[in-house]
Amino acid sequence: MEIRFYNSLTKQRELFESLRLGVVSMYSCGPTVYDLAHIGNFRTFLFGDLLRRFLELVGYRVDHVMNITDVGHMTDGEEDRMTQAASRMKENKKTGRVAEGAVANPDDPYQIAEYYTQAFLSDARKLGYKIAFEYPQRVPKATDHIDGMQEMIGELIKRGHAYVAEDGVVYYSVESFPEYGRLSGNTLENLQSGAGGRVSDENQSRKRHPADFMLWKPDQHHIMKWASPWGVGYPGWHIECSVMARKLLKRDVIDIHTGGEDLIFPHHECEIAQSCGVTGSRRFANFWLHARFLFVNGEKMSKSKGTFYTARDVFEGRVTGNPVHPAVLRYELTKAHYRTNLDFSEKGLMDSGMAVRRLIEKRQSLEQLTNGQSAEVDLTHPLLAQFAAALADDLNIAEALAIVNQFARTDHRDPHEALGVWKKINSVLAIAPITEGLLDESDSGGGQDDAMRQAEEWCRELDAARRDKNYSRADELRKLIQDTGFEVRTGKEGTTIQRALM
RNA sequence: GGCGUUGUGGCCGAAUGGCUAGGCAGCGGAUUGCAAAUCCGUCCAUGGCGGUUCGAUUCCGCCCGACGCCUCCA
Repeated sequence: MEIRFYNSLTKQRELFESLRLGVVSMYSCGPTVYDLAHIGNFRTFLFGDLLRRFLELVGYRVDHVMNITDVGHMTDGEEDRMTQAASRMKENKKTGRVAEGAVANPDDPYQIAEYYTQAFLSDARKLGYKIAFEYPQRVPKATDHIDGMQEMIGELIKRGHAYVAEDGVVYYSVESFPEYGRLSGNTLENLQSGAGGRVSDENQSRKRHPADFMLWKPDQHHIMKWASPWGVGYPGWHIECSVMARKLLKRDVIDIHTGGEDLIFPHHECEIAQSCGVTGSRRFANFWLHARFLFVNGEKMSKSKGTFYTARDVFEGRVTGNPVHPAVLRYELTKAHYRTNLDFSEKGLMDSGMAVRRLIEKRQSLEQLTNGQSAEVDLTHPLLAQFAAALADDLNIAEALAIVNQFARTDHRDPHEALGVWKKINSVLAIAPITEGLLDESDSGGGQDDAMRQAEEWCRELDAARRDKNYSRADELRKLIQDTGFEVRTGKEGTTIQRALM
């Protein structure tokens, strides 16, 4: 099968071929853990997940790594992000947003990082993000790789790509790397002219070139600091990815690197400079795939406008007024092509809810017809071939979903085969159920069994009331069941319920 | 200013040099005590102006609009 992806590095669709037969090495830029991840973050992460699942569908083994950035990097003129997180955490504990015992000492950045790491992993697992189930093996933390960073910085100095400035800061010399700017379409001249303003002149004058970026900063007062040949301090914010990608993927050149579009410059541009500088390879990643931003109601998410939603805001009903099943959010965040600005809205979420319900019920009806016995199918099956071909075209998810929808409304001559097809499709979409093969689905409804039993009881009462033509009682009971969070259906065999998805 | 993306029906969102996915919503009907779900049917589109062509939404040119990055940011 011919797979084509839009490669940010060459700015065109290219035929994808892995460097090694049957194996794809892939690195995704992961979350920073000084706050909860928001739905925009997850849009990007789930795009990476979709990409990985597609590659697995067509037969690759995907060696996937995603980092956790737990070093709180300095922002010019402001507090360190970990310091900011600490004061936020104290505030949240006061207001009860964060449970009292959750973080014993908010002034310990490692505790803050641990708290948000676990929060991230929990949300990510609910959303079926595969790599979150591979923590910690494939999900390294930056603070565990400080030694590796120092090694790489030392190597870069040795090779003439980095230098120690008079203030003791180690900078990467962009002029030493002719390819610098290729990914972002920048030239050193452009960068130079655009560099005025924000960055203090005093700082700039110590660099050889205004675009030179920091690799190590000696700073005794930083909240997180480590000893190094260049003094006690902390690493620059690009070096961790170069180091961890190489260490965990065990390759100088990897197949795919993913991230949000905003990371193209400077983050990924700098990663390329560092990695190629140290390995001498022409490329760091063969393919760079970037997801565009998620919008909310047509605009970039904004804290001041109250459109800054975390995943758990959605799950817990703070966005729509009702709890939303993770499968619905996953569908909503992955249903649009990754290189378009997906617009998140309540209506979109509702649409996704309907779509997900239909797909879940399709799965259930196939399970019933077959007693769960599915036939083995492979990509030669015409429907799967179409599905895979759609995704092979730069992850054309909309066309793939069109195919799935057609499938969902077909009556199948061979339900065993249909279930087999469905399982393959679901291995990519991960919707019905969302964590198939990853964890026990019943976990997601934890603690609600009593509510389920109660609702079932009401169903029998409702049936009795209908038999007696006591319709006011029947309507009352239906209302009651719905308010408990279930959808009510009246069929020939009596009343049945489904847990509401949103 | 530089680099890049994008403009399809009420909404989301594909595809294509001629026969124009899919979903949601709407409308009509079947079903129903009512409702939900389901099923059947149905309305609605290619930003503007030129050009190439027998024929363009698709190719070319210009114009208009939207968006991102260039600075911490998925």
